[in-house]
Amino acid sequence: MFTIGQIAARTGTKVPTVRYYEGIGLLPEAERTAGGQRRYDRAALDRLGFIRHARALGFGLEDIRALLDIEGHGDAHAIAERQLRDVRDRMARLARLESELARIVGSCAGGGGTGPCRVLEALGDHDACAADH
Amino acid sequence: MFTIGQIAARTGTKVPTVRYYEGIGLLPEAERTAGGQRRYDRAALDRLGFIRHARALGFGLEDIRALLDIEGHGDAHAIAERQLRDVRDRMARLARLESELARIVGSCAGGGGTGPCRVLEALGDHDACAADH
DNA sequence: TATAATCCCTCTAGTGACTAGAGCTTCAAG
DNA sequence: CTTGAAGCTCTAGTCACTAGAGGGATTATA
Ligand SMILES: [Zn+2]
Ligand SMILES: [Zn+2]
Ligand SMILES: [Zn+2]
Ligand SMILES: [Zn+2]
Repeated sequence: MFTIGQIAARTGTKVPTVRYYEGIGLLPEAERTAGGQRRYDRAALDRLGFIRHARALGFGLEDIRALLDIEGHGDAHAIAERQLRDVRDRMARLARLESELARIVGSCAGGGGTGPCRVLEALGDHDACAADH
Repeated sequence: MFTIGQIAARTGTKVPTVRYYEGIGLLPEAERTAGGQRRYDRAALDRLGFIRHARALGFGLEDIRALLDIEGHGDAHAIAERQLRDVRDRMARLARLESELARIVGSCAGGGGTGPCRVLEALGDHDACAADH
């Protein structure tokens, strides 16, 4: 049996987060000692590990709930594919952002340059942007 | 003079968002009609336009507040450079995520394949991941 | 057995950047 | 003058936690 601090440490979670997961029903209610403290078995540890790994891969808690609820096959593949599409969308949007920002920052030479800073001006001027955002 | 609906429409903002910006002090308090409705001049419209453009470029509201407060030069360049670094960091993290997700989704043939779905299993197995996350 | 250090408990509230809704008032056009 | 659109304030909800207050439990050592 593990204390909440132990499963938190083993999965790289903060203690209040573990309680939060229990509160929203992602983790089952833990057993308690006579004094009211939570104690966990290996199954709970593994479940928390799964949750944290899926979080690290960018899944939202509702997706994770769905993944954990799956008995047979069915939805897991679709959820993962959707997540992959989401990540790729975000990458594309970030790439457009990055190119505008790089242009804006590059529009003046920086603190030590000769002229005044053009950054503020460039930030206000969407007409100079190439992509939509 | 513009109504709140007009400056919202012109800047691609929702009306409650404009009121929210006023509430947190990003927009100055608008003039009011005798009946208490907000009226805006061109300066307010431009300021809102700047805010929305900076938001679209990923700046947080506190950064935007700092940008708007700048009288002379100084900080604008540094804020923009930091934002650019942030965006590049996020791109790198997303790229690592994408490669893990692509591997996981690719680990089974999909709904129509022959074997059972490996996605759920792969999601739980961080040891198979190449990058840290 | 006493005490101290470390952990754990519940509960509330705050984060960022809005968004939704209830219930009401004002404005502008016809 | 009536009507309908748009405006008003206020509260609460979103997501995934995180911080803090004020207390209780457990464990190791003396
Ligand atoms: Zn500059
Ligand atoms: Zn732009
Ligand atoms: Zn599959
Ligand atoms: Zn992993």
